[in-house]
Amino acid sequence: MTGLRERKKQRTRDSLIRAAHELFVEQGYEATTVDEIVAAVDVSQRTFFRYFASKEEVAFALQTLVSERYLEAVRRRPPGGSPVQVLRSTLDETWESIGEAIEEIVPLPLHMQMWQIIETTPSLVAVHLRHSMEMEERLAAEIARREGVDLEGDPRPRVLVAAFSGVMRAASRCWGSGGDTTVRAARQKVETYVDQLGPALGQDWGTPGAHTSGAGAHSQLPSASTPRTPPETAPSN
Amino acid sequence: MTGLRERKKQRTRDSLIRAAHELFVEQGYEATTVDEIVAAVDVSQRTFFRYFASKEEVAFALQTLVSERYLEAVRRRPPGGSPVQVLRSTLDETWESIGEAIEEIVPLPLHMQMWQIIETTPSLVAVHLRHSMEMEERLAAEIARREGVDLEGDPRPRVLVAAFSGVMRAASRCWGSGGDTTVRAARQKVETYVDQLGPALGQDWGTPGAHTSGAGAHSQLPSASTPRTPPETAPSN
DNA sequence: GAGGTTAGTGACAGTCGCTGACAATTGACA
DNA sequence: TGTCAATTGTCAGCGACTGTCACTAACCTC
Repeated sequence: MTGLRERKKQRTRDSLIRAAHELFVEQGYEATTVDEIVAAVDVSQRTFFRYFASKEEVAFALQTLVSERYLEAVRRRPPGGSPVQVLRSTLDETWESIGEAIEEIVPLPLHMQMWQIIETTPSLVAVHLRHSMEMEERLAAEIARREGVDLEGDPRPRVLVAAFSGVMRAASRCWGSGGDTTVRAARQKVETYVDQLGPALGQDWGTPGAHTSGAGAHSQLPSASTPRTPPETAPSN
Repeated sequence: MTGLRERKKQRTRDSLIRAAHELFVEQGYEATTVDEIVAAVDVSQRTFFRYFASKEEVAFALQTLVSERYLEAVRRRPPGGSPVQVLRSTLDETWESIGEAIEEIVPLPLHMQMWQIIETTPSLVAVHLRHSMEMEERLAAEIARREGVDLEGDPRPRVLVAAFSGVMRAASRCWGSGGDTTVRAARQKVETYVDQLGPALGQDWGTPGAHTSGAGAHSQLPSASTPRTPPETAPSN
């Protein structure tokens, strides 16, 4: 069904992604020039920039794929469950199938290494965060839709998604700086963090150093039903 | 106490910041070249890059000042109150004095316009988010210190700060896209949003469209003590 | 299957952000 | 006033990115 032209395009695109990933992982993002990438695939520099708007974009080709799939999965999810639960279960649900989609372009370990490169390259960190934010906006819109609330009048969709995404990022950052870079470890870390969201917002953490003085200043958040969750000594990196 | 040399440096730096801000606001960030900025101040391009590592950096000179002051204020805050309260009250406490510090370099309205430029320029959004993240890390460390918990073993400091910052960003984005660009409006928006953090994490938002089915999938967050907060029709932009 | 159409590519020139190296200038201090 | 050190200007160059135009190759039609 796809013409020769179409397939050829797909092939060059994938080749560029793969070559770029290998070079980035091997010698770093900044140290790799676009000329080197195109030399590896044997196309002109101009062609590269027809496929990717910037050198950054090729670095995020797979991350984009992941986000897109996750959002799709949230959209497809049948109604029911609290918003937080929806976000979280969809995570569980999609983890594997997304991995398979990536494997069709680059080996998973390479993708994981690229993830680390992103997390340790300031300019890429910046772009990554912007992508996350754009995703947040779309997620918030979806949550608002499925809960039947007004995205503009009611802050809760954006607030929830902002908090959730923030926690997710914190988790993956923590994972990235750790030793175990397997998919399994990443998954575990994210789950641990998300589950701490409730306890962390509690009034008092009930640990040495916390001065449980009386009423504080301004608005107090509603205290969680499990007010003092001991650290549980979450597996550090 | 400051020598002539020192004062001269400070003056060029401030001039560069001011000229850059004016040009950015006038014709956009991307459309403004570094050559134009240095022409306005009449220094060489090389000098510009000795003061600022990049064109982006001059755009964030004031944001950096703000962050630095806020963090300082948190550090100085006496013990007591829950972590969330500390973050929030410090906000109230510092708002004004920071405004005054900015006025010494550029007029406040110009700074506000620059803020809008940042929020609407993709590459600047990216950098801004990275700065926020770096600030998160420092804030988390500070919270961990004052609560006497271990930043590595206990996820709560990072989780709390991540959630808090995420909400702050959502608020200021919302403010930036609205009509009222005064400092007062910004402050109000941030406060509204922060106060919604608790309710948004509740089990069920209790509004049409929310299907209050039984037990959902995985971990359930502790339900907030005010489980269903009606939207309150927060003032939209 | 020849011939026209269109999409995709390569080559080239040019802009802009940014850096290294070295020379010129200027404030600091004896 | 002369010496030293900090700041600045000049110039040459790299790398990311873009516009333009000619060229090739897949597609479509007759």
